[in-house]
Amino acid sequence: MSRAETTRRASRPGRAGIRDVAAAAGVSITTVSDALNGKGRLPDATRRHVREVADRLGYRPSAAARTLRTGKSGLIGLTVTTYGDEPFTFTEFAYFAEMARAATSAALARGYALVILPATSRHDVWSNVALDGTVVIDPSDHDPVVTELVRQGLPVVSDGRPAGSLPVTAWVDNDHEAAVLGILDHLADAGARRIGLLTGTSTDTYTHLSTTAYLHWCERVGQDPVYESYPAHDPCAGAVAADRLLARPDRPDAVYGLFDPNGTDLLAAARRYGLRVPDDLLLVCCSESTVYATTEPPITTLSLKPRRIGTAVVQLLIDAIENLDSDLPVEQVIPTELIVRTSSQRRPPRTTVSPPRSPEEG
Amino acid sequence: MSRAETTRRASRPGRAGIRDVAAAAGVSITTVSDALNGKGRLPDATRRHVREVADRLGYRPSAAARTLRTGKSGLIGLTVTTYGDEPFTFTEFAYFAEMARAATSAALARGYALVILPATSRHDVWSNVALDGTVVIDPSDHDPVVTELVRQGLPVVSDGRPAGSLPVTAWVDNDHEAAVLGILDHLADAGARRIGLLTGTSTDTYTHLSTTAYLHWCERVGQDPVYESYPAHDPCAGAVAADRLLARPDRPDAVYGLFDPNGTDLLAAARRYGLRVPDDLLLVCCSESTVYATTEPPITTLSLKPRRIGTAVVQLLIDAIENLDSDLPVEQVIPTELIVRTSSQRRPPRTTVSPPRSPEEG
DNA sequence: TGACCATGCAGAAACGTGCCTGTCAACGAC
DNA sequence: GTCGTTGACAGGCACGTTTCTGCATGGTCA
Repeated sequence: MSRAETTRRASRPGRAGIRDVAAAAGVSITTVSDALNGKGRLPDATRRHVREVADRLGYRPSAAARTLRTGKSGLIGLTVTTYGDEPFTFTEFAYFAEMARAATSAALARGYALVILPATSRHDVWSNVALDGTVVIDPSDHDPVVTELVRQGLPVVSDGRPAGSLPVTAWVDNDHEAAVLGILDHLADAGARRIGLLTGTSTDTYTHLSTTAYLHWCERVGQDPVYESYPAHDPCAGAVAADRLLARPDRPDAVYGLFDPNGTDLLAAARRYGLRVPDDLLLVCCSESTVYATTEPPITTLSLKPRRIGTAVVQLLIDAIENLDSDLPVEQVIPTELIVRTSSQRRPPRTTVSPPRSPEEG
Repeated sequence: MSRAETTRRASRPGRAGIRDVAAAAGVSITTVSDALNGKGRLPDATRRHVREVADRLGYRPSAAARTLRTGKSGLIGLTVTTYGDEPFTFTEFAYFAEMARAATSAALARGYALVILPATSRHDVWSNVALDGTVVIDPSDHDPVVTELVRQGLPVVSDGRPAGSLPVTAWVDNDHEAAVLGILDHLADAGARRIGLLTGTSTDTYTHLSTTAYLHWCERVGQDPVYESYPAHDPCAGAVAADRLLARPDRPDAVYGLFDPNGTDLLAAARRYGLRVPDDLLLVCCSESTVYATTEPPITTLSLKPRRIGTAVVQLLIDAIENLDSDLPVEQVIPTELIVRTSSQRRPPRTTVSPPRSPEEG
């Protein structure tokens, strides 16, 4: 048995190559490639014939060979900065899930697939996958992964305004200052006299911008800041911090929590101290979770619109990849949405959550 | 300018190839490849020299070329059957997020990366990425994607026992029958006389097995089945179905909900009908969400242990990829965990007002 | 009728690696 | 002195595409 024959057998028993199709169709490799890719100038008869033979043989072009030849893999990296070994953070489950879902959908609609990659700069994994570009969620200052990627000439789009002078291709973010100010005004309008904040100890942009906006607002209206910080990546610390905030001698009569689980944590803490919501305590938290629509009482939430962010990030990245130098701004701000429910209204004008059927009076 | 020179310039301005390293180090391409991959027989001096030159040039081997040559891409597909255009379903957010996180970690630890792919058989995306294998979550009966993948000779491991004779390489699942029977016994022990079920209309294995286990249990203990079905993919339909279940003339005094949001939906419905939990209504639902630890009252949940499932699925898949024909069973059953809280206990053993405590670990 | 052009296809050069084979020198054993 | 052996490298093929170039053929027009 000749060597060529051996390697031909060993390649893939079930997979047919382009030259098998060419042989079976009685044409050349070029004709097969052109027929299947819609290139070249071929009569429809040949095109149909080749397509039919390829279908019959179950031909699937090798993605690796195509990538090597064209330089495009159709793969987009998706990475999240983490506080541990996990590939994405715990406290942002609903946000991350919705954002990733939207990003995946948007990518697939344009023929790309998403690869989940760790934020650590482990070269062995990053260099083993051919990427056309990368989406980075909440990049830290001077992120080594980002700088390495742009050094390789790959476009990088970040969810979250990059801190420092991180050389990203584009970024998408909410206007966090405006969101916080809007919530504080909303709570003040509802009658709050002393508004507290439940915030984080980490140094990411979201936490930083939101906290400073709160401090500025306090300074403007002449209120002493009342806030508690905790490590947001720790799922247990939130409940403790919520309890601490309501145990203070200068207990606030309204609280805004920056992170998803703060709503239930604050609600539980309020119950422990006998505080009625919203009568004794107004509550708002930033969350994408739908459970806050059916809690007792329903809790007002701020949505960062992760679906729109995920879609926008991917669109910007693919535009950069395909060099559609669109005149779209490379910085895109997505508006937030305040979903007002009972917990932030002293006098609920009407039931915001209509029951599915005519309820009996409890 | 010659053609060769043109294409050489056009390849990648910033990227150095293996032959650039060879030229800079004064050795051949083979020596560079052997030195960097630890193959061949080279003196340590040469090996170190080549490594140093490669680092200095910022050399990163082309993943596409390596994949083409070796036939291994280091990529694992991750796909979920869906009920719409979205890449993964809405009602299983927490489960999917945790499972995907564990799967990503396990894959990265072994040098693989995960690619999110749609369950639709759109060849243009699937064939554009070179996969070494695929993880399929909840494959439907006679899934066309799975059969196509195994036809190509790729290993496929499913989360969820495959229905029918789906030719997967291996699968991991919980013992859903035992889990449901355990919950029903638990509720009966707590004093339930008529246990209702909130289930789904779809035909996936989880829903099917759980529902038939419920029916068998009812038959065994001589209780008339009381259940409502709804399309689980519709986030609004759950609340309606929960309301419907509690509005029945044969209203159950205990309910098990098969899906994640059922807990809050049932709790809200109970409040509308003036039912106290757990005094008038015992509640259990299947969920991975941590919010049920702090609801009023805390709700007993069944955890399917998505982290262990995600890890096991990836380990089995990579074992199959690397042909470590381990004598591990290709069918692996992960035990579930019932996290008993106030909602399923008639006589709470201790005070319901509990200090903030650390949430259960998954 | 020859020049010219559009059509329909084939040949072959890359893309960047991994690895098999081969060469050359040194060296000890007979 | 020759021969097998071993170390240390170089040459070159193959992976499976895409695509540039080129070569026939047949029709059209000056």
